[in-house]
Amino acid sequence: MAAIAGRRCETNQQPGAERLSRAPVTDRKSNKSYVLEDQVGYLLRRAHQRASAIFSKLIGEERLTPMQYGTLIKIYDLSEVTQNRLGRLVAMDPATINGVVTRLEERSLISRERDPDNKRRVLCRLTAKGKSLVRRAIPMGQRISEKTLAPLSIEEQVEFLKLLDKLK
Amino acid sequence: MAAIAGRRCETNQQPGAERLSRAPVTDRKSNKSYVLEDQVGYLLRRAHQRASAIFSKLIGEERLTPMQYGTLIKIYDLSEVTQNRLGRLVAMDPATINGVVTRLEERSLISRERDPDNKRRVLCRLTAKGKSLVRRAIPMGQRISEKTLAPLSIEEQVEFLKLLDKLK
DNA sequence: TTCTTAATGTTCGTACACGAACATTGAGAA
DNA sequence: TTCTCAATGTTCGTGTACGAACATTAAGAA
Repeated sequence: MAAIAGRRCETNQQPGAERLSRAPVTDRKSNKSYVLEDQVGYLLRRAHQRASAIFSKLIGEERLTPMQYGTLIKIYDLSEVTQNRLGRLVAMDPATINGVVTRLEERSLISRERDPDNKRRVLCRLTAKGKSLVRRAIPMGQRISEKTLAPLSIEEQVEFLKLLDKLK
Repeated sequence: MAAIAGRRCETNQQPGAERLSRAPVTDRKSNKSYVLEDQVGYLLRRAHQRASAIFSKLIGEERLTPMQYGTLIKIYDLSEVTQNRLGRLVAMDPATINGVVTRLEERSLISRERDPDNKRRVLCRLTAKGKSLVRRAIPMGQRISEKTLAPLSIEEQVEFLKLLDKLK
C-alpha cells in the first residue's frame, strides 16, 4: 500500500490489510477452500481503496473527492446538465448525486436552477471558479490514473482495463 | 448492469451510468484526450459497485453487507481476534471496523470483551448465531464471486484476478 | 379533458470510509 | 523506576452509497 499521511501503526492500520499465513479453514465440506483475500469483491474493494487514496494524495487542489472531480468533469464537458442525468453519467443514484451537487454548490463551484421548460428538472452549470478548477485538475487526473496503474506493465495495463471494462 | 430491485427510471437511474457519444472535450492542449469513463479509478468504482449490488442481491440471509460478511469470515477463521487486528485483516481503519463490529454485536452475531492480558485490546468472537450464519453464508460467497466474474471467460478471470491482485 | 403512469428531485435512515483528535495502556529506553 | 513513545480504541465530522417513501410535474391513454 502506498504510504498514507497520518499512519498510526507501522503494521499498517489503515487500508493496508495484514496478510496472515493463508489458512482457508472456512470450508471443510467442499474441496475448494474459500479464502476471503482471493475473492473478486474483496480485491475490487482494495484496489478501489488504493485508487482513492492515490487520488486524494495527488489531487492537491482545494480538497476534491473522486466523485466531485468526476461530477465537475462531466458538467464541464456538457456545459449544462440535468441533475438526474448527471447522476446517470457518473453512475450515482439520485440521492447520492444530490448530496454531491449540493456540496459543490455550497462551494460555489457550480450553480443550480430550475429548468423553465420542465419544472421537475434542475440544471447544473459550472461557475467561473468551477471551470478554472476543472482546468487545473485535469492534468492531475491523468497523473493519478498513471500512478494507479503503475504496478502493471504497459501491456498489463491495457489488458487490465479491457477486462475491467467488462465488469461494469 | 444487473437489474436492481427498485429501479425508478428505465434509463437506469441507479449505478447503471448512461453512455453518451464520447466527446472528450476536456483536454484541448495535450494530444491525448481525457475521458472520465476510461480512467481506472472510475472503472474500479463501477466494478466495485456492481460487485456490491450482486452481493446484496444474492446473499439473501438476514441482511449482511460485504464488510460484515468479510468480518464474520475472518473471525470464524481465527476463532478469536483483536478488533484492531481484525480491521487490518479486512483492510478497514480503526474507526470503520469499530462501527462494523458494533453493529454485528448489536445483532448478537459476535461478542466483545476486554483482553485481560492487555487492557487496551478488545477480543472479538462469534456467537453460536454468528457461526451458523457464517456457515450458511460461505456457499453464497462462492456463488457471488462466480456471478461477479461471469462476464469474463475462465482464462480472463484468472488473468484479471492476477492483475487486480497487483493493484491492492 | 381527466386518469394513469413515468420522470425528476428531495428527505430519511443505515452503513461504510477515513482523517483527526483524544484517552488508556503497555513496552522499552534512560 | 520513570519517561517516552507506540499500540489500541473511541469519538467526531465529512463524504459517499443506496433503499425507500414522498411530492411535483409531465406525457400519453381513455
